[in-house]
Order: sequence, then structure tokens, then C-alpha cells
Amino acid sequence: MASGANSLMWFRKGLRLHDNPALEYAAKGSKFLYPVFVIDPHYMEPDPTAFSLGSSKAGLNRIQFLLESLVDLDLSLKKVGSRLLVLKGDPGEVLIRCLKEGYVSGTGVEIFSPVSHTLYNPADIIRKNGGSPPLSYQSFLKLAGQPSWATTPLLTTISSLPPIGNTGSFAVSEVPTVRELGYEDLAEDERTPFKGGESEALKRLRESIANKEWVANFEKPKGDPSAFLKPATTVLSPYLKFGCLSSRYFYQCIQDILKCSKKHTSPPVSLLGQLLWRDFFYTAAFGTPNFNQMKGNRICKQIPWKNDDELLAAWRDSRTGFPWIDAIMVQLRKWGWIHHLARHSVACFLTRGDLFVHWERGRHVFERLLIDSDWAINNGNWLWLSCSSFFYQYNRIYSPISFGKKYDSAGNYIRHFLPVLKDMPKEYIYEPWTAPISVQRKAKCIIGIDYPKPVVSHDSASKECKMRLGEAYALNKKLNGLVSDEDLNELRRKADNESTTLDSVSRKKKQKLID
DNA sequence: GTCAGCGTTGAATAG
DNA sequence: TCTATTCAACGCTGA
Repeated sequence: MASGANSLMWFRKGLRLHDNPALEYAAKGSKFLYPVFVIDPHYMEPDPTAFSLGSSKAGLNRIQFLLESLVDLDLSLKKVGSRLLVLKGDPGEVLIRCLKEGYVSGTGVEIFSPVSHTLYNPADIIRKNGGSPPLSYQSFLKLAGQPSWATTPLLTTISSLPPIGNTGSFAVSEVPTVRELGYEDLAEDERTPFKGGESEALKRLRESIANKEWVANFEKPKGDPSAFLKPATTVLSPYLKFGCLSSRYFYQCIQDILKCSKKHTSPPVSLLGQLLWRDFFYTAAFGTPNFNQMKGNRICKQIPWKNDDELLAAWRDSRTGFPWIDAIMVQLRKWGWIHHLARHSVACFLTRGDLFVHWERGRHVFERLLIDSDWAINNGNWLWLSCSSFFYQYNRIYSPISFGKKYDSAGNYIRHFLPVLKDMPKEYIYEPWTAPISVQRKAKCIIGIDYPKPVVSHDSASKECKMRLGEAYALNKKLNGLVSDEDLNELRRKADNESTTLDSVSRKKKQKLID
């Protein structure tokens, strides 16, 4: 917000100085500039039910990551003559109070809110597509094209900022610690190895793109989900989530490298392709009402998922009895980050692959535990993996046994995150229930006592899942057929002066039936 | 209305 | 150890 002499910069995402058009704008010609971050108690306050089913509160690792990002932002602001003002309360109320305190005064406060979190403005893509978001990656690519700013240099350094003015009666504090927010510190081995902040993001970016050949030949599906000493991807996602790293700056850095390489991979599998996936899901989420749920979501298949608390809890708490699945869930809880293909594995297992539990339940768990948890991308991927939208080949199921084995036949990943299995011979590490009792004794891991028996048999569970999904799809088709007939009648009845298209009528009708 | 071709990343098997 | 083929087979798009 800017008004003549004073500006207020409200940081929400975009916790950075580089490529920050709002900050640039607010700084221009202002006598005083108030950089503000509001800690929203709804997001931050400790939740005694944090480990109960269905909790959507942010996990401690992500809160820690956010606080580190704020500390770093404050330090960077101080270097250029400013500082971060951390305020607490309901953001709407706090901002109104800021205005009353005279941070920004005068008549006609100007609000400037540029699109800079994503590569594109989702509204532009949707407009180009005739009012609805593209639902396939290829059509998204065609509509998106080269971003308008692709060859324009971005402002990546700020040499000075206007000072902050009088803060009035506000209790302006330093960035709080997790303890000050009422949390106990996490135990050492439960803490994510990734540190928040713009400085850390830029350092990680430099290291990631230092190997130009690696950047040019990046091919996502070939990455190893079991690599944990050195992850197979950049792990820049949490920094993109909070805007510690500008996706546009990242894009340009990759582009510069590709320009100089003889051959390189392409979207969707390339590194640039990964950034475009982010925008793909942002666009779909922006243009789809009720994107985060099955009911009332026009792009989501209606499937009679189970609401089995026991199965959900076994999955969430790493006790499905499938070491590959359980190890991934341990890494998720401790690190707040797992490889993309590991996310596929456990999401498929929970939903359409084995347990047939509702994808919204799994989404909830990811939402709380991931440090890179992003509303659009998380929901989009759960829709994808559960074969509810975007992707429909439900016969392609990740095996909780052979998928991990393909990458890590010795089971080192499992041994690391599930130490109870560390002495299990490699022949049995993916299926320890098949180990003879003598082997179990020798490995000091009796299945059913020290480590659980599998909650389902993969062979029969996956067969049943396929069957149920087939039935649900048939029912959805029938529903759609029903609606189409009505649409035709409706279109015949109505004169052609109506502005609605067949598509939008069909959607509305379908919606009514689904609701 | 029909149908081939396509879709970020399946598993098992053959060579 | 790596690649190609087969299996079984979905919805959506566009000619």
C-alpha cells in the first residue's frame, strides 16, 4: 500500500528482497516504508490435537522454516536500512489498525498487488482458454507460451530502502521463536535438515545449478526417490512455497544454462518443466471451485472412498507393515520433505492402490507435515494420484514392494528411517513378513511384535481397488450421460441469445447432480 | 458419432 | 545392467 509519502509492505508469501516488485514499488518515492509480517494465530497457535486425525494445523517443522525465513528477511532488510515489523493478530484487523496508527495516511490509499509468486497470472491463462483452466499439461504449455518477462532482466538487488517511520502504539517485536509461540522444541532427530530463508534459498540455488550438465539433462522420472544423503532433486520447493526464492528468477537461471547447452531435456520432465507444473496446478486450483475436495468439485471423479480411521492412522504413523511405505512416512514426519516419487508411492498406496482411503484424508496429513506444503500443488497432486482428476490410468499401481526395490535393492533407505529393520537381510527387507522366524530372530525383529504385519495383502487389495474404481468410473459416466441429454433439451428450449455455452451449462447441471 | 492417439514417472518379462 | 516389449487399459481431445 502506498500513499504519497508513506508505504506499507505487507509480506505474506514472497519473503525475499530479490525480484520483489511489490517491495520495489513501495520503496519508490516513499519517505517511510513499513515492512510488515502478521503472525496469524489461526495458523500458528499450538494445537493440542495436532496428532489427531484430520488436523490441518501447520506442522512444527514448517513453522520453524517460516520463522527462519522471517529472521533472514529481517537481517536482509536491516542491511539496507530497514527492518521487519512483526505483528500478531488477525491479519485483516492488524492491517486496519496499521492504517489507523497512521502508517499510511491521507486520502485514497493505493493498493498494489502484482503477480510475482508464479510465472504466469493464472487468470490470463484461464481467459485464453475460454474461461476454464486447461486440465492437461500439454494444453497448458500451449496456452502459456514464453513468459512475458522471460528475457527482461529482473531486479535482484536492492541497495537501500526508506527507513521505517513511527510505529505508534503497536507492540512491535522481533521474530518469535517456536518456544515463544508456545511450542516445545522438536527433538534433534525430528527436525528438518532444511533451513528457511532467502539466503539459504539462493545458496541452494547456486549449488543446484553449478553443474550445468546436471541441469540440462535433468529428467524427473529418472530421479531416485530413495536417495537421502544427497536428494535427487534441488529441494527448492519449500523456498518457492514461501517465496524465499522467486520462481521467475529460478526460471531465468535455468534458461541461461540451457541457452549454452548443446542438448537438453524438455518439459514436462526437465527442470524448467517442474516449474511449469507448479503454474499448471496454480491455474487449475485458481479456476476450480472446491478444488480441495471431492464434493462440488466439477473436475473430480466421485468415488466412494473409505473413511477408515484405523487404516489412515496406520499409514500416517508408519505402521502399515510395508517397510518402503513406512520409511517414507517417517522421512515425511522428520524431514518435512520426501522425493516426488516417494509422494506418489504413499499417496497411491493410501488411496487407489491398496487402502482405498479418501484422498482428502491423506492430503490433510501432507498439508500438515510438508515444509513445502502448497495448497494448489498438494491438492492437485492428490487429485492426480488418486485418479480423481488429470490422470485416470488406475490400473497402473505402484507396488509397495517392487517400486522401491528397483532403486535401492539393499534397502539402505529403509534401514536408515526404520532402524528396527536395520539387520533384516536384503532378501526380506521389502517383505519382512516372508522371512523365516529364525531370520527374524537373528535380525532382532519379530514381525507382529517389533514391526507390524502388513495391514493388507497387496495382491488382493490392489485388485479390489481396481474393481471399485472401475465401478465408480462407470457410475460417473452414467451420470454424465444423463446430464448431456438434459443439456440438449435445455439448449433447445432456450433461445440462442443465451451467453452460456454447452460446456458451462453441462458443468452447472452436473454440479447440481453431484451436490 | 467414432475412433486413433496421447498422456510427467507401472509391473513383469524378455533380450 | 540396461532397454524394449507386453500386458491391460483409463479418459480426453481432435480429426
